[in-house]
Amino acid sequence: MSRTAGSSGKKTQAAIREAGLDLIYAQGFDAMSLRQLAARVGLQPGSLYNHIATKQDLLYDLIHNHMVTLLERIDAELEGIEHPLDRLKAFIAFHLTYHIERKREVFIGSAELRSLEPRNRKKIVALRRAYEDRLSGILETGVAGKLFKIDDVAVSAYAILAMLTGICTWYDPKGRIGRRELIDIHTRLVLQGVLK
Amino acid sequence: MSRTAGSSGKKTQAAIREAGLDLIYAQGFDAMSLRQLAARVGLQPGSLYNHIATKQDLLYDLIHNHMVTLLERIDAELEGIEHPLDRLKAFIAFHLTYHIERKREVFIGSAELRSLEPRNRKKIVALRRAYEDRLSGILETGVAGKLFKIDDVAVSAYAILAMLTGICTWYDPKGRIGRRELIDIHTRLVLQGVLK
DNA sequence: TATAAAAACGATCATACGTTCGTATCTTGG
DNA sequence: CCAAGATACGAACGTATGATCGTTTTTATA
Repeated sequence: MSRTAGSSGKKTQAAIREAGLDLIYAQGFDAMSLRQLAARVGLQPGSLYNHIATKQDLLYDLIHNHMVTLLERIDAELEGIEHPLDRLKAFIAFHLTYHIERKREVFIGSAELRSLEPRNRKKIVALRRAYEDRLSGILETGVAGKLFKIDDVAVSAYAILAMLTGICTWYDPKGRIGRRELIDIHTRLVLQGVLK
Repeated sequence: MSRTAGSSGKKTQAAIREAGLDLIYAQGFDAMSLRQLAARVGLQPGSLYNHIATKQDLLYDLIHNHMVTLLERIDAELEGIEHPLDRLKAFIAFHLTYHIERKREVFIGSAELRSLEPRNRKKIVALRRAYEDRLSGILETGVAGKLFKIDDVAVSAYAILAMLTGICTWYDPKGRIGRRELIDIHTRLVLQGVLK
């Protein structure tokens, strides 16, 4: 046998990424075998290597992709908003929305950080740091403008991020609580903790 | 060869648990091999089976132990405290302290939940639920007593827990911020978000 | 339309894994 | 002080894994 009719690199690549997200999210990176992945995509195990360099590379690609998108979108979201309070609100709303929509990516991006080789991990951590800086930047501006009262900006930024990211572990879009309501609750929680 | 001079079941068992915590925390459960674990303890791989039933059993033991201790200690901590505000403060202080001290256990207890067999996972999730209920119980009492103003107790409890637990990923006991300071910052953040 | 590149197959490799087992030695309770 | 149980060794097992390779067929370029 050999190349299958109708096979296209783009499609297969996308299918591999999609199946990879699913499997890694459900079982973890180490627990997912390339044979499982290949079966899901409808390929023989060896054929995966026409599309990925190594298993490690697939993981890095998935996470890197996610982080770059996250940064691009938050910057697009904050563009043109000046007032620190509005920027903070926009950050909260975006963060929650994105984390609901890309649950798998977010989870993998934090849970499987340690499965990355040191070199790869460093790059991802730098991107994550850049994202965190978007929030602490807003907080600092707000403090400087005497809008916010914050004991420790760095710690508060971590605390807020942890709180917002936490929804990934329990939130069900089809459940009792709507997206708008979720954002409102969290916005109020954060603002009360931060406003002067 | 055979039994080594000075070998004692209690000691080996403890060494296995300690090394297991270290390795699973650093590499993840799947990534840790029993050969690695045995080497760390100073044993041949097969000898581990004098002390553990299976690899899965070791993981369950570690997590179960952690959860039971967590519950015992929060109950001891809250004992005798009546006022909801004081109870909330006590919860925050305890949670942070415990999560600093038992960083590895806490991390494993959440990150490796999915590595547990369904039967085991169910038991752990029930214990975690019980712990969460300690917090939401306090919040509810506070709302009933018109001390707290909370949009949604369940969501807020999750949000607060996520925020407090988040320190595990970044806090360094030897760093810039002391334990007392950490507790103060978080207490203020939570209380401002919750008080009427 | 000829030709190079892309994509898939199927077999296979070396390795690492969790676990079992027979045996030998140490520790301890009666 | 001796017998029974506990503890460890070292070899081995079957299996699963990530990865490679030669080959074949399809797609796309020029």
